[in-house]
Amino acid sequence: MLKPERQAYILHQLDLHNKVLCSTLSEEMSVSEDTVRRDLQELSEEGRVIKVHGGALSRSFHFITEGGQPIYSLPAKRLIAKKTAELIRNGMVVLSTGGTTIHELASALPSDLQATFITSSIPAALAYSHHPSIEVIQLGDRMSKPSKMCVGGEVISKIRDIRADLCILGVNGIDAHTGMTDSDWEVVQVKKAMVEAARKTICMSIAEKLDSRQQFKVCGPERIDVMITELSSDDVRLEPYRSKGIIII
Amino acid sequence: MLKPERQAYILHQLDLHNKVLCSTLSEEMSVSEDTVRRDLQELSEEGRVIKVHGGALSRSFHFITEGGQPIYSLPAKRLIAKKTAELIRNGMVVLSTGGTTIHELASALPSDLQATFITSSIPAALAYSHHPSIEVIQLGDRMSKPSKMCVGGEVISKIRDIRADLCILGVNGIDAHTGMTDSDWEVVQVKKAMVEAARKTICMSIAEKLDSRQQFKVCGPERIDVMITELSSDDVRLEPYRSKGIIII
DNA sequence: ACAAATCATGCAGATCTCGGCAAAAAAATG
DNA sequence: CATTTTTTTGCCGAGATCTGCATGATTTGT
Repeated sequence: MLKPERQAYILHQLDLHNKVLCSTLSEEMSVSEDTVRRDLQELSEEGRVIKVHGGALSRSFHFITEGGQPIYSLPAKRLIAKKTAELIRNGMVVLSTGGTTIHELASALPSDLQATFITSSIPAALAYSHHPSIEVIQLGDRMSKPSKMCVGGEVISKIRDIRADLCILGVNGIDAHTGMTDSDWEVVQVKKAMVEAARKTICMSIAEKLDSRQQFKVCGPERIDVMITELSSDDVRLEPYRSKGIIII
Repeated sequence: MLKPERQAYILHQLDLHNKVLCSTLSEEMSVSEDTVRRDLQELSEEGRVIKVHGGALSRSFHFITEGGQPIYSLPAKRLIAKKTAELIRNGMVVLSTGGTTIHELASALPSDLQATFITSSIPAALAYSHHPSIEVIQLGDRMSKPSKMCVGGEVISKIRDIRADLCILGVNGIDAHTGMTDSDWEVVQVKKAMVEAARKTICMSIAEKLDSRQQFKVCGPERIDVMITELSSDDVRLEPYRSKGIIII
């Protein structure tokens, strides 16, 4: 295998899976790991991949987080994503919003999952698109710059035409009394429509955001079916939510 | 074996396998490797193959063409983007596809530009969204994984409802006889609709892609109004296009 | 804090490239 | 037809590149 061939292969794999390991690449291309590492090094110098210990990451994956700060509570979000991924079964239709947690969810999905993900968030669609087998549907409309998602009547009327199995929301604010809240009015409209259109609503929240409230209400606690945090499910901080009938995972 | 014979054989092999090695070619044609190398050298100078250490790769194997000389092609794309940006005026409605050149275009837009960009490509939407004042409209539908853009009837019917001022296309293949071509059928459908929906069609192409052809036709040369490359507008390679009535910038 | 995995580095052997050179072949010329 | 000129081809050697291995250093997970 020629060098540029190998590098093309690496980039291709990266497009598909968002990450590659030196060890698997070495095996797949039957060259030594040193060679793989040198290829990765080169690609990294050209700025085409992000090299990390053990392999490399896709640049487009990180590009999305570039706008904001690096994800700091990453381990927490990884854990949340892992728990959430286990709830998704083959054949499901899932509505999803954006957010960094959703990002982790996208990479935590088992690679043989066959499901349909519908989202109005551009980064979320990109994240899901790296998965080999799930189908991604982007809801299009005018794009809201700060949230990088499509908002407006078009999106909402499209959502109303959908009967989804799950609605997975990253939360902005949540408390046991008011329920889920957000700071952008237009985003809230979309989230509300999503909750209405799904049989079950799952909200993912890092502990930090518990018991905080924003200006606009998405839905009350009675509409939330499952809540997923990085905490152990019997953590005392989750008690108020459990008592409202929300399943805590 | 005569020289033109050998070169034809090389190109044929390249069509079949996407790669050739000096060593095997030398054996197959029973000439010295030096001769093969010289043939490859010549073909490479004509731009018909991509020469690499140990052999050559097909030009349609375009993973390489992008990464082969990132230092070279990036400035080229920057230049193209700059030229293109100058054509966009305040108030315009612009249809655009995706591609790395589009990416550069997004950052080359003057920051006080007020215009509407409509696209079905997810990365393009994301790129445009960094601009402070332009409005971005995402066309949503099922997402095509390899091209990272939305394709399908929904997108196409939405495009048909639009009367845009410009349609800016990144090029996959273009030649003066057939016009613009692409390798993905569904992407072609979207591009075709975009060309139909816009008053003027602009295509951006790096010189490397000139005179190459893919499987599916987007539009003939008569539908292309403006072509933008990194070459000087009087470059001889552009003559065939100019003679078809395309404005070269 | 420890063991395992991964990394950077230098080195050696193999392979590839490039330029020059000369023989052979082909083409042009008288 | 003979001779010159040009092109093509093969070969050689210096230098460059590529790859795998060995060696410590570094990082990671438990």
